[in-house]
Amino acid sequence: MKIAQERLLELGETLIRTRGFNAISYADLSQKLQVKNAAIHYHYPTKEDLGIAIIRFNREKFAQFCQHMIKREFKPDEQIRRYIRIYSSSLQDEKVCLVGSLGPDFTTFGPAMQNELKNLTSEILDWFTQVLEQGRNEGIFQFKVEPQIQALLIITNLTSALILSKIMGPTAFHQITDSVMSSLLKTQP
Amino acid sequence: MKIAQERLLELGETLIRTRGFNAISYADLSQKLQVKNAAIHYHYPTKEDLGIAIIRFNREKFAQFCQHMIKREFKPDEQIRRYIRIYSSSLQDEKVCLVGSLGPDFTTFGPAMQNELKNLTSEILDWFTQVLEQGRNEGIFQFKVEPQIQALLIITNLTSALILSKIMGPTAFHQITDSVMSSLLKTQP
DNA sequence: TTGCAAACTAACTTATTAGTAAGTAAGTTT
DNA sequence: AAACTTACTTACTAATAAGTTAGTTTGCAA
Repeated sequence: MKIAQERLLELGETLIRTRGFNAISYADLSQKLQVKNAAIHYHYPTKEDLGIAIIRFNREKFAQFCQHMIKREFKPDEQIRRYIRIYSSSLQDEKVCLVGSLGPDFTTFGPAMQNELKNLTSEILDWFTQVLEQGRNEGIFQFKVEPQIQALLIITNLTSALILSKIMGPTAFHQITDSVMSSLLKTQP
Repeated sequence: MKIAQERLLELGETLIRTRGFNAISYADLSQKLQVKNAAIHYHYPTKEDLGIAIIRFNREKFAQFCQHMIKREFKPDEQIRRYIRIYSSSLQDEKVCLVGSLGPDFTTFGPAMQNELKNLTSEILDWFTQVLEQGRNEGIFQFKVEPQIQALLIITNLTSALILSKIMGPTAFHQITDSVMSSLLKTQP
């Protein structure tokens, strides 16, 4: 039986996002995939190799999301709403985002994996910055700081909203996202 | 040689905040304290016992901070500034806050440790909410949502600012805190 | 000074970890 | 059909993890 690469990477991502990179093992993965641990080592010799592949997998999914937003020509507010929906869909299974899960353990990773995580993070920030800027130019969004700063503020809200929700329950998440969206859109009196 | 409890808990907190709970071991702690691992097991039989003690230690330090704020009768804006200073002092050694470090691994903890983390989190949120409310009543702060929501927004900014800074460098942190403070204080045109 | 408990050390156990080496079955190429 | 490759399994290793047990030191009170 060939391992379905996508199933492996998706499972790995899920485990990382629910329990953390340093709390998962080859045994966890191989058991759930009904293969031996050596089968995973065959594809990803070291745990770092696996970590890198999972981050890259996530980057590709994000790139696809961005492409989809362009193809469908969604307006900035709809793009943000759909991005937030990705986060809220993780609430149920108590997943945090990959950046929120791997960030605190950053110093335990090797340079290659650190770099992969840096790339993911800056891609998200760049995309968010660009959507905010476009939205303000189109008169849909309002905010007083530079788009790059506003992107930082909202991304940190979202990342931590998932973390906080693991501890305190999902109410916090919705309170945060609702007020983020409405303050972005609200028209000045 | 008696283990200095405070040194042990402080070291444990530092290790958790730099590498994560699931990436530290009794060996890490005992080596740095120049004792055998059994000496730590004597005080904290299980790793969960140790984790609980470290969170409680952090709660006590936070309670002392709050008491200090009351005694010195600092104004709300000065209280927030001093609270943010606690965070920025962690930037150098690439520490995140305890909530940001333990939150993503929440599901790997037992109920007692989960509960201790819940208590720490709600104490921080409650204090922040109260300071924001007081500051707005005194005409020092401005914000449009309820104080409890505004507390969520700022706490998530701070928590994630440290996580992001581990990945992308400390610039992000200062951009976030500067704009948080100025938007809290800025007077409406 | 003796007695005793608190706070260790020495020396383990058991389980789990990432990682490896040798072998094999099923395709694929030549 | 022989040679080779891919994708595994079987069976292991060495290291490290948390945790234990039995004995030893230390500080202090009676």
